[in-house]
Amino acid sequence: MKKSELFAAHLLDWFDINKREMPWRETKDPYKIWLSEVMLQQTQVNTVRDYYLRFIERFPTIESLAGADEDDVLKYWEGLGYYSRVRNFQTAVREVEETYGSVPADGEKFLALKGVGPYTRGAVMSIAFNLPYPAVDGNVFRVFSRLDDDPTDTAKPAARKHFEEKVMQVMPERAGDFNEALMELGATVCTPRNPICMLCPVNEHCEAFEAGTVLERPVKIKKLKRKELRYKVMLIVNDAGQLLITQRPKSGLLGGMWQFPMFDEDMATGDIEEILDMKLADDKEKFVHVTHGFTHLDWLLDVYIARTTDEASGDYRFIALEEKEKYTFPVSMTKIFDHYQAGK
DNA sequence: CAGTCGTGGTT
DNA sequence: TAACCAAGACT
Repeated sequence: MKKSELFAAHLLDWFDINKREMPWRETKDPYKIWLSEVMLQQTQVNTVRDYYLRFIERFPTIESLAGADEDDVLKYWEGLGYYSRVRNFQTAVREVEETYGSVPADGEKFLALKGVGPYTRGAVMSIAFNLPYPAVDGNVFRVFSRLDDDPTDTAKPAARKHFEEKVMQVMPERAGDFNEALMELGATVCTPRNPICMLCPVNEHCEAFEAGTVLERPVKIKKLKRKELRYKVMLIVNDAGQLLITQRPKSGLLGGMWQFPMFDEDMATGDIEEILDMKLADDKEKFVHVTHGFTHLDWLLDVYIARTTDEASGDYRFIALEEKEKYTFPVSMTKIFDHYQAGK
């Protein structure tokens, strides 16, 4: 027996014994299976159960749903969320009734229907007709990224195709049961936070289990919203025409680089004078607004020009424009230099 | 490709 | 507790 066959056999043996009771598993009616798969999109089994039973009692057949009033149908979806699902489903069911008469046992035709994507095609085609299509959902991402200790970023759309190919490499004769078994394993054993590896029927096939990287899989790089941070930047000029700068802390963002004094956008001039230990004039004049984006945040800098006759003290020092090459400045400060020199 | 679409449960 | 996640698809 090949390795891939052994994996599928172990998983199916486990599924035959441990699969949970679900109303839609009591039928092979393609319409009912289809409905359950649409309801299960981004929605947990326990939430779906009651909705499924109510819906299927009210609209038990393709004909009954196709002929139903849209608002009446929507009422049976109320509270489930993602309401375009049910509108698309009824649209698709009507097309099935008119065009095919019944759910087509054809992956391409089925995929073309409204609201049917790669997952729903795979699930319905394999469960209702035992056609060998992959049904890759969040569970399957997780299970296979662990099985192969695969670092693929599952947040990217391209990852789906990658894992569909992996599924097809081990797809056995019982396509529908296999797809369900993968999802069932992911939902009950190979869970995100607290996987029960010791009870996993395929842990002997799992590279992440062997490597101890189970909790590091799947890799999902979060698209973090860039936060906006607003600062008041003081461009302080002394009698010699020099500019006041200071050095950032050695660690952290732009560690050790030099910059013009930066303060919270709300800080009063009096407080700034106290921190710098110098008297400022002309500080009301806003010089320029500069923005600079980092990977994870955006700086919004309001630059003010001020003059002083005092000496620099503490961590601050005055430098002439010609001296700026001796210091390292981040691009945001270079932008300010450029504005200053252009305005002179 | 990145945003958007709902709601409920978990850590 | 503020993310994170859940049997995704559409624009």
